[in-house]
Amino acid sequence: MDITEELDERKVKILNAVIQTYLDTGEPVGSRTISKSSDLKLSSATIRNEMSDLEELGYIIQPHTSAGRIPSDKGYRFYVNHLLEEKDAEINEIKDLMILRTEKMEKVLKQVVKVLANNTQYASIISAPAISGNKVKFVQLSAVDEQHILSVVVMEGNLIKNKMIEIDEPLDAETLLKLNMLLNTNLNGLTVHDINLTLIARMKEEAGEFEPIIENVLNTIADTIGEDEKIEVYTSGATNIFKYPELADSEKASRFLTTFEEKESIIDLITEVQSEGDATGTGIQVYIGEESPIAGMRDCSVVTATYELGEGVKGTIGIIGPKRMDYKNVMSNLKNLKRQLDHTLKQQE
Amino acid sequence: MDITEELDERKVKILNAVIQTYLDTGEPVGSRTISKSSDLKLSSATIRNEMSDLEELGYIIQPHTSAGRIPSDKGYRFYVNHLLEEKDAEINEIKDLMILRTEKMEKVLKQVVKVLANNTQYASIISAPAISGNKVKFVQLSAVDEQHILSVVVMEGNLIKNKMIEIDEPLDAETLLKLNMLLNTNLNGLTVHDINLTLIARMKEEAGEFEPIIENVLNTIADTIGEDEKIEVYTSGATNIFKYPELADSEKASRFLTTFEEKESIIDLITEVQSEGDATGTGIQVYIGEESPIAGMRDCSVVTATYELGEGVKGTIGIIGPKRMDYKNVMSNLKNLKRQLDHTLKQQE
DNA sequence: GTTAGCACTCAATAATTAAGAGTGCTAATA
DNA sequence: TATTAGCACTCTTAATTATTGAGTGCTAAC
Repeated sequence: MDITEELDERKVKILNAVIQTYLDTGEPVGSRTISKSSDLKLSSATIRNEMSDLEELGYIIQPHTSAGRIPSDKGYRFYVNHLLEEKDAEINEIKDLMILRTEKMEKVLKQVVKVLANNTQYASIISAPAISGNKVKFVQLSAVDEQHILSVVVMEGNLIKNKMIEIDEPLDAETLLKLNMLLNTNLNGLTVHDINLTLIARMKEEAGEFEPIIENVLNTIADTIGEDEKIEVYTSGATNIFKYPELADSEKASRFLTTFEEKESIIDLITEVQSEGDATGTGIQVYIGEESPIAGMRDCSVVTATYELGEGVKGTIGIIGPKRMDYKNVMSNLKNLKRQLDHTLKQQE
Repeated sequence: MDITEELDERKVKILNAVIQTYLDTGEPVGSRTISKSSDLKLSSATIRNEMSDLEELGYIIQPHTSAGRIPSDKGYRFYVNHLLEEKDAEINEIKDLMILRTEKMEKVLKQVVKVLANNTQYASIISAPAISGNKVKFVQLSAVDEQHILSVVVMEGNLIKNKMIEIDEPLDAETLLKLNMLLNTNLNGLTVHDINLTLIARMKEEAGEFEPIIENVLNTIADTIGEDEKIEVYTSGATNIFKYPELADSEKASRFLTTFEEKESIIDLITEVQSEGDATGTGIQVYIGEESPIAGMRDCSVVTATYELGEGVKGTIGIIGPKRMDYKNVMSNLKNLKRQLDHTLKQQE
């Protein structure tokens, strides 16, 4: 698949011209168009011969006998790997990402994904950072009223979790203080996975008569943190596909949008992405057509970037669009966003 | 618009038959169909005459000269107001709505709206309860580390809000305690609107050298609570419109889905709904076609219910579907859901 | 190796036709 | 007087048939 291997310079130029033109117009491109538009001084007949070769090599396809050519998945792949020059896009800034309060975080992610969809005009997705490896920083129980105490857990990165716990009879201030100390001494610096049975047993023992409360709190902590194991995904701009005629007929649109609404398969994609490397060496992954792991999106291309807010705290951001998407713009957008998200944590530590 | 006014019994029967049939098939219905299917023993010619009258009266419409009739908005309206019999649908239960923690709340709402979309097979929306009139129940500041204190505000109905506040220099435990007392004594039982300048001035004075912190906390509270002034809306099942051919061509679908994705106009709808009464006397509002306040949804009908979790804490739940929707099923579903949501708070108090 | 020229192919569009559902009207009927 | 049968007419939908034109592949000349 190397440039020099099977394509001479002229073929590469022609292939590039075909793809570029197709990205613009969305119509199959013919030999005459290339002959006129490109800087190669060649007649359409010559181009035709070359295009015939390129088709034989699998880079372009003829949708039917007497039509121009469109890029094949292989063609796009070549384009992405070899022909794409980076472009440094201006992109709307993201502010205030500093504090990882879940609620806040969610708003920020919604905002980011909206900006991305807006910038690229493609359907966009972002997954919330998975925090399973994250450490407990601070725990506090407070008496709210006679039947309720509130547990607040702050994780590394200032992610905050609350839970209301029902109790049978009121706790006095002293007991509460004791419990708080007990919790903080034992849990501080631990991840959810570290909270094992031995520890729980020991804490229960120390708690004495308040054992049920400790148990409740620990469950609560495990629960609330565990909740985030299932990845949250936010999306925006799904309806942009109507802007691309090749995807806009109602059958395809229906399939696409339904897949998009059911977020499960997107989560699959996201997790797959996170575990894979990237071929381009830019921190960006590109799936073209059939390469995509999601069945409902075989007519599309998917471009994703994985951002990392800290050890084990990873999320993915990506866009889904027609194969003839503006890869250049998309990739620089994602790169930028990735940089910003990556940078965010540094600022905070 | 009363039954006896302009429609005799037979006309009503025929109108009913037309609408019922149209709801089933989605095709214009002709005189012969009615003649055969209904229990009236009349020939198609007679039916034709009656239908001609019904058209003149505005209850049904002929899409073109030689087609059957379809219900007009007025026809649907008549159907909804007079012909619809209630049906008590079984509906999946909703559990665990007890605690209004924002995060939790959100998950519950997402769940509810999904269930609704699933039950009805129409696009569904639900708005989170607006809490602006809600009272402060409990405030707590905790030192998390040297640069951060965490403010936790619990509102009536156990809605919890957190905010991390940055500070320049550490606070000792005693000061924190003092501040906590100050905050709780002054704010307890107040709504956001009650926190006025006079009160703020007095609290600042009492706070002495810690005035900046109090200010920060108060702003925080106002901010965090104020955030909810803009109504959150959750949606599900938007892609169901592809199930209804009359809405599924890509232009209409695009318009609809785009409106649906931009939640702004839905919020308009929701707020409008909350301020209006309902004509049916069932706590359910029905907008048919042009009656809808949303331009992008003039081809649809909208059915909504307002639920109330307590004084001033209101939300709206609704579905959007084709005009020929199964009003009976939708309305009973909404009614049920409304009851469950209404009931929820009682359980909690 | 490149190019001009030409016959051929095939999708897309438009035009034509055919079928059928449904109406409105009239005249006959109970 | 209300109902019905019958028939001509309308208009959509689907199917069929040109028409067009972009684009190719091939051949022969440069």
